[in-house]
Amino acid sequence: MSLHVYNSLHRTKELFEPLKPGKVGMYVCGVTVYDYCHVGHARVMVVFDIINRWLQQLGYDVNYVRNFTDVDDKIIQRAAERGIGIDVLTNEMIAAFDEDIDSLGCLHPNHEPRATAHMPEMIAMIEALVEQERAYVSDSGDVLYAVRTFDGYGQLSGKNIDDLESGSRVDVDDSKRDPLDFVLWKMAKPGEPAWDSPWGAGRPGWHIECSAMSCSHLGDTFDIHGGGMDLKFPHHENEIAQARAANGGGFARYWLHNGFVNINAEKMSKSLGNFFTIREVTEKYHPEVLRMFMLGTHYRSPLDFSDSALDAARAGLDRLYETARRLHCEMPDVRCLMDDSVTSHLTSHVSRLPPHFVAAMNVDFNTPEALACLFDLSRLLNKGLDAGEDVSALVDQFRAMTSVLGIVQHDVESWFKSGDVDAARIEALIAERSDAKKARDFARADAIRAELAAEGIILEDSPTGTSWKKT
RNA sequence: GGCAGGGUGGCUCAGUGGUACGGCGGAGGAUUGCAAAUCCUUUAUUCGCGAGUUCGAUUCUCGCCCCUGCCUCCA
Repeated sequence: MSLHVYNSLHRTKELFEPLKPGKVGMYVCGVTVYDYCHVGHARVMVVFDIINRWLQQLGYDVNYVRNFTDVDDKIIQRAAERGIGIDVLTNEMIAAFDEDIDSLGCLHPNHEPRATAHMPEMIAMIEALVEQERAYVSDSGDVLYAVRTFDGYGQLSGKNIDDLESGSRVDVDDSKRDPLDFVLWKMAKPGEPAWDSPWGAGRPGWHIECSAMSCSHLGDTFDIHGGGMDLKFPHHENEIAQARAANGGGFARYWLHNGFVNINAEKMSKSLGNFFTIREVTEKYHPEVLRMFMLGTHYRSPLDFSDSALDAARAGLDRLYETARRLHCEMPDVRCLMDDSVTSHLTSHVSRLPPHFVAAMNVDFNTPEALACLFDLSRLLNKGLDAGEDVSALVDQFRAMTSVLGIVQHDVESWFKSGDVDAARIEALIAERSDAKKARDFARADAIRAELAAEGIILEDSPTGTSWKKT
C-alpha cells in the first residue's frame, strides 16, 4: 500500500515517491513571531504533525524543518511599541509558541531555523539572482526580484502573469520596474535592525527567508513543502521563482497546503480581528480537544470554529477516553499496553493498524476516515468489555491508532478528573453512598449523587464499583 | 473581473458509477433500585438546481444558483 498526496503544484493526487529512498525532506512555513498564535496557526502545526507522524509510520526517515520568521516589519513595529529589542520580543513569542504546540501534542521538527541565523545563505541566494540579472537594485536601494525573468511564474497558484498585472490591487511603486516585482533585500531605516550585505545594511524580504532556509537544511531539491493555503500566492510562488532560479531548476517537489480555520464562514485572521489564540481556547478546552477538532475534518477543507464544534469534539474524545479507561480499569493485564503511549509514536505501528485505517491515511492523510475506524474499534472494544470477552488483541490496535493520531495520550484517570477537586472528599461520599445503597437507602444515595452533580461530578456505577468524573 | 476550492440528514464531516462512513444531537429499547456510562435499533427515497452521458449518477460532462478563499501582510 502506498502513499498518495495531493500536490498543489499539479492539483492532483499523486503517488508519493521521495527523492532518496527511505528519506523525506519536509519544509513547512512557520510563523512570524510577533504575537501569540491563533487557532489558524494551530491547524498548520497539527496538520503537518500528522503528516510527519504518518511518514514516520511508513518507515521514512523524515527531516522536518519549520522556520521562525524573527525579523520583519511587524516584529520591528511591535517591539518598538513595547519599547523592547526585537530579540526580546521574538524569544518571548518563540517560547510561547513552543508551549502552545507542545500542549497540542505536536512533535518538534528536526530543525527550527530562525531567519536571523541564516543571513549568509539568503545573501548568497540574492547574489546569485543579481548575477543572473533576475534581481536588481531599485532607486530606493532595495533589491528586487524581476518576476518577468522567471518563465514558470504563476504555475503553483494557477495565475497568469498578465491577469495579475491587470487585476493588480497593488499600488504601483515607482521604484519597481514591474508592479509584481518583490523585495529580496530591504534597506534599513535609521534605528532598524540591520545586517550587512553587498547592497548595504538591511534585512531580507520575507520570501527569500524560506527559500534560503529550506535549501540550506534540505538541499536544493527536496520532497515536501507545506503551509497554509494563503501562502500559495505570492509567498510560495515567489519562493519557487527565487529558489529555482538560484539553484538552476530544483526545489520542492510536492506542495501541500492546508485549509483555513473559519469563524462564521469567514477566514480567521489577524486583520479581520476574528481570531482566538491557542491559549484563549485552551483555557476553556483541553488542548487535545482542539487537536481532536482538527482531526475531524480533512486537512485541505475549511474548518469552522465554534464552541459547539469544540463541544462535539470533546464529547467524541470523551467517548474514546471512556473506552481507554475501561480498558485500564477492567483489564489490569493490559495496563502496560496502555502506558506505552509516550514514546510509542516513535515506533512503527503500521503492522498493528487495520488495513482500513492505513488506507485512509495513505490517501492524502484522511484523518476523518481514520477517526471513523477508531470509533468503530472503540465500539467493538466496549461491546467486548460488556460481554466480558478478552479484547487484548484489539487493545493493541486501539493504542496504535491513538498514538498515530496523537489523541488519548493523557492519563485516563486524570482526563476525567482535572480541575480543582477534592478527590478524598468525593471518595468518602462515594463510600457513604455505597453503604446507603447496600442498606437500600436510595433516598440518601441519590441525595449524595445530586450533591456531587451540582458540583459537576458525575458518578458511574459499574459491577466493579463506582467511579466519578468531572464534567 | 481573473484564479482556486466548496455546496451531503438538526449540526458536523467522510465517501463512492449501483440509493451514503464516522462524530455530536434527538427518539425508542437493553442494562440499572433510579441514573451515568455502554450496547442495540432508529433519525437523508437522498447528496445545491437543471440538462446530458450511462442499464444505472450524489459520484462523469455542460449550464445555472449560492458560499468561501487568493489576487495586499496573512497559517
